[in-house]
Amino acid sequence: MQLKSQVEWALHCCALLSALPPNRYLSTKVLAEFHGVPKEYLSKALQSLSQAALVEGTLGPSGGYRLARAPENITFLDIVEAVEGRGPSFVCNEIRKNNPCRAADYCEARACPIAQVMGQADQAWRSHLRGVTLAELGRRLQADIPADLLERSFEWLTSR
Amino acid sequence: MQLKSQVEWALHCCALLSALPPNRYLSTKVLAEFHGVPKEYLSKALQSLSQAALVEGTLGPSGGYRLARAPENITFLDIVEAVEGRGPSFVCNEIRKNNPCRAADYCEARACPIAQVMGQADQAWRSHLRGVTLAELGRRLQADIPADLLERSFEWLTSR
DNA sequence: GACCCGGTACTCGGATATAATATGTCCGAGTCTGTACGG
DNA sequence: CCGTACAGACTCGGACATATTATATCCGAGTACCGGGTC
Repeated sequence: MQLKSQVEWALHCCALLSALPPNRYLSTKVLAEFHGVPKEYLSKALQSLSQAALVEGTLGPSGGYRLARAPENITFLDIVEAVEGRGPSFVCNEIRKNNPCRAADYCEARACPIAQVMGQADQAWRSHLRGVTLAELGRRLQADIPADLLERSFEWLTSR
Repeated sequence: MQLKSQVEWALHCCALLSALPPNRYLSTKVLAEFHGVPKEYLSKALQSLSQAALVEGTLGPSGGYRLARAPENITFLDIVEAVEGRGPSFVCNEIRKNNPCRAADYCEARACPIAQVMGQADQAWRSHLRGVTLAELGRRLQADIPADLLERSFEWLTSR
């Protein structure tokens, strides 16, 4: 079990978009070159974000993507679920129903205890992701990256 | 991202094995028929458990598997990691190193903040799984399943 | 000089191939059990 | 009657196909910019 690399790309792209001046777009091409990933494939991740209404795209020259909401209102979970899907990591196939001793018309009152535990673990994972917004990520990045590198990077990004 | 169905099977099989009398084995064949899953493929999951030293197998007639440790000392995490692998769900490919503005010899002091958040979420997931043992699962199952069905099931299992 | 219009180049979006992984199947090496035989 | 040797059947363990998913790529529809032409 492993998250797609698109998730990583989407998170990095959103981090950049969240620090962008208003009414400014970044194109797939620029984002792909900046991160050193295939442009065509990265576009699929951005499409997923677009369909989830996390970013919005514009056509034509100087077009691209920008955030559709304020960075305070976008969480890691939003991005991960947009790219990876909203389904739970553990799906219960109800194999307990195949128990040959069970009556055919027996109806389970509660969810399978195993599925319950796995589901709670899944919720713990999601809760953590829901607790970190893009705004918070921006603060951490600013504390982590040297100011001059940050400045040069945005210079590089916005000059194309 | 989705856990393999083998994880579910392994958990159900371990639940049964944990309620077994000492020095009693259950064969792949019986476990597969009980759960209604392909015998040959289930055996792969049990092999993983065996390699992780969670269960131990015996050959010949009346052979099969039994737990290698007490149910109190086996957690959900042990089983999930044995089948699914110990690797984290999010792998950081360090795409920040591809930043064209970065000096080539620049050395990152800390882990990428994005990877940190994802890693902490992963740890939250693992912590929850580590907190539930097979013994605890056994108690919940006993509370969830009617006593007569439980008894008939073990009758069915041990009579083969 | 200001406005309008059309061409062009650039954008996103979805449809299409390839690689990796999960799923499912098969067969061989080894061992326990049950039986037949001999003492 | 008891111990022993043996044949058989059953077990696990790993090697081999197939289906599904992730990865990577391509091409078409649509739109904003830019230049020229007109009023």
